[in-house]
Amino acid sequence: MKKPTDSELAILHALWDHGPATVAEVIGTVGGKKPMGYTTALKFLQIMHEKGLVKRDESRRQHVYRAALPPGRMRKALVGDLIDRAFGGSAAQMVLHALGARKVGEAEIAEIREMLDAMAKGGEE
Amino acid sequence: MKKPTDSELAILHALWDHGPATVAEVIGTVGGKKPMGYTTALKFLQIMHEKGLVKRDESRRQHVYRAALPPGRMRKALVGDLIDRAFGGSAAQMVLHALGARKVGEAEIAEIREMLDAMAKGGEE
DNA sequence: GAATTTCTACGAAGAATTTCGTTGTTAAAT
DNA sequence: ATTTAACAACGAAATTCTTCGTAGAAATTC
Repeated sequence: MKKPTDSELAILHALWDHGPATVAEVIGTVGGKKPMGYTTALKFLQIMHEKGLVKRDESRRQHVYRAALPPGRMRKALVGDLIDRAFGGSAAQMVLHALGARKVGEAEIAEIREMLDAMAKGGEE
Repeated sequence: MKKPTDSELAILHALWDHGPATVAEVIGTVGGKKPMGYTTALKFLQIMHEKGLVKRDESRRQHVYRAALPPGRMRKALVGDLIDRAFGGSAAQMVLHALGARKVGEAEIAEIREMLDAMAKGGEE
């Protein structure tokens, strides 16, 4: 699975948030300072379709695009990639840096603790 | 601060691991299937020097390169970037995915717990 | 049904990335 | 001192990424 470029990831994000979408809907959903031009967005979606990053429904004239992978799988792949490229393969190092890089609420801290508990239990054998 | 490309990050990794290094030393340290050609590595280092990603000592004929940023700062920037681009700004979501993406040892789990404890204490006010 | 609008497809231009050959210069070896 | 080896600098080719203009087809409007 080829890694999406930054622009492609922005579009995937829009598709995850919005669900299956036409070109115009993608443009409306995707963030960014300048709104993305129509043909630019279309071209990205065509390229991503070639790469297998999105699928599309051509039954209507307005093609409807959707992400080929659910966000969880793509995100895990992206995190794993960065762990290998920037953290020498250590997920723990990445986690420590992530916790320092952005604020995390109490509820989320609790959620992470639960995950750690589950891992500690399941990981022994 | 401009984000390094994948190749540039590989070279930064080599510099962090090895410390200040000549072109030949970088080639010897950097991973990858094919060993990187000499002029290729040199060109990368020159470009990275222009971008400010590395500094170099030209007092000797063999220029000695070193990473401009310590690994911690660059890594935090890269993690923050991915949090924004792929996780809608949620560090907690990235952490949960990171823990699922690679194995984490018990000692490291304990280390993460300590970090969470410290954050929970310091974060209340 | 002709004109206008709304799409997709195609192509191309500019920028960035990656790789390597060549050139010229400095240092080392004979 | 002349030759050889090591090195930085430069340029260029191949590739990918990003953006947009134009053309043609399908639908809608008048």
